[in-house]
Amino acid sequence: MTNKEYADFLLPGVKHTWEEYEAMYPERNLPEGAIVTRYAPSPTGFVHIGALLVSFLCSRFAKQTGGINFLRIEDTDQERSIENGVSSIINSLISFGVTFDEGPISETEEKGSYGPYTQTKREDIYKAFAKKLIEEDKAYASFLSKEELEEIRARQSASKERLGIYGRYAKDRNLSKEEVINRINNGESYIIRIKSPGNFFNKIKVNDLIKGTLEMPENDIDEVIIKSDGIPTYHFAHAIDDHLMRTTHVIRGDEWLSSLPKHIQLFEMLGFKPVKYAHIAPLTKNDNGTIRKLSKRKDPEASVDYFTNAGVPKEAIMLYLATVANSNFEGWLDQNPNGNIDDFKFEFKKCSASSGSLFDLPKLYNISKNYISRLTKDEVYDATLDYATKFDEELKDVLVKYPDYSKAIFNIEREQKKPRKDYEKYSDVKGQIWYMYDELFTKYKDEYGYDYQSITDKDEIRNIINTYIDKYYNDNDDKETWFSNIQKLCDELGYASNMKDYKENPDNYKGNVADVSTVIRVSLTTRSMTPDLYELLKLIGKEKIKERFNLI
RNA sequence: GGCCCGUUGGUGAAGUGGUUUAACACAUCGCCCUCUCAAGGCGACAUUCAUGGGUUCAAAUCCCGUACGGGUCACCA
Repeated sequence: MTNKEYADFLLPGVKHTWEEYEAMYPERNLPEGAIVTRYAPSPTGFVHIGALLVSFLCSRFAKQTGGINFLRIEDTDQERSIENGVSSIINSLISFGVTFDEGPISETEEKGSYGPYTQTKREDIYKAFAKKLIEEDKAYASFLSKEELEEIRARQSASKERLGIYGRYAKDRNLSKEEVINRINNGESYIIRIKSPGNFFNKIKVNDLIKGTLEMPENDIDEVIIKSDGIPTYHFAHAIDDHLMRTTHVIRGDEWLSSLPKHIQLFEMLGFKPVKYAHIAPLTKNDNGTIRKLSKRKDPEASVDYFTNAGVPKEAIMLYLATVANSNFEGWLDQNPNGNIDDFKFEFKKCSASSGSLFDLPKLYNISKNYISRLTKDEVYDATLDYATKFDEELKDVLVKYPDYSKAIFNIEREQKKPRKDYEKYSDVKGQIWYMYDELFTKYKDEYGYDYQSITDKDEIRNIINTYIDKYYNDNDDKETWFSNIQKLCDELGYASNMKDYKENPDNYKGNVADVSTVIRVSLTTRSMTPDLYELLKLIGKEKIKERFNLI
């Protein structure tokens, strides 16, 4: 029996040869320096914040160099797949501005000519290349059962040896063809492993675009390439797919760093041109003193949905991730406050080579606050409405009912050089402006209570607001007139109309202009801390101000 | 346990042998401004770069050891 026939026997029913597949996926015709990369998730439907970072970098690097970023679904482990997992990942990533030039575009369709982009649809391809290795005597059938494997592992750890199937533990390595054929004909199940040519005591130099040149031992483990169900392992699929899809750069999380020798060896055995690697450090958190990777299972904030549900703008999340990815991004944004994130040039060299960055929530909120402050009133209105539609019916109702009024509220101290910065997230909005809407004011005023500060005497309060509304307030006053009227009110009632006078002779006055303003402010809104009082009064208007004052 | 990577302030970090009395940003604290708040302005916050040695006229930067942290060792990805 020839090697070819033997390979056919081990992996029967393969439709094409590896040469045919090579011909089907020619080299890409792209400009010099173009990066072809990919994002390759399992279809779990879950988008981890770290995964968003990696996929974002993939799309940026491809776009920056005139290259290609494609999406590949790694569904070789059935247990990880969930229904509609693919479309939910795609939709989520796209909503964050990550773009794909090729790959699945829905549960069933895909675009691009290097597909299929879903690994379970590529079974024939993997087998064709596995057959190549078998023919060349670089791979073999292994019958090691789960029990045997466990036994080997137990023995190895007892004698403090390295774990794995290598050297003398690779006992099916030299089985004769006849014996293999016999055992298979007897119904024994088998898998395909490589015949690793490596020597653990040889060091190889591997290059990582972020971490630099690393020295690692050669792989000598007879890694599984085809599982008993005929589906390839990640390692094998990675080599085949990234070669055939003509990937130039693999950008992935650094948990893969230690399998690099394996991957490099696989490329060599297959005769593939090596790809370049960039391993991204994980986002971590401090969990009671231990620093660990953000975990999908333990940490709700590992999911990007956590932040969008909390009302953090997606754009702000991306700005934060960009500052984590390349720390010079922040300085660039400072120089180009209106710059688009897509105009920044990311560099591998600027990515952190450390073993992880602590996820910094206050920093995210700071970025988010600044981002929202730069938005126009219309943008804030739209975004808040969008948020409220999903999470706050009551807020949604008033926003929809009073669009122009709402925009006027959002416009207070906005759209100017140094805009007001009081929203960290859209979920903050309601807490800051509910009192501007009669519906919400009536509902919540008693719940929160009137927050009078230094002046709490009811008669005095009534005296101040009544005098004010009757004699000193006009909707049409400009801001200067408005304030000078407040000062006149102070003079009339015995309060200091400017703070300096008050500080010099506090005993000459009942209080000061700040106290008086606070009475007006609280009587109008119940709150002692609000945006500019002049703007609030003007928006609410004299008639309604009177109504509110009458409630006191 | 083996292998690999990493270690600059509360946080992210700049820094690749002399121009570093260690940039910038967040957080914190103080002062100023101010009708409240949010801001804004100014200032404080690492005499030192995990640690011990070495190389050098000179080290956060180069070399070696140690400690600590992280990752990884599946028919998971």
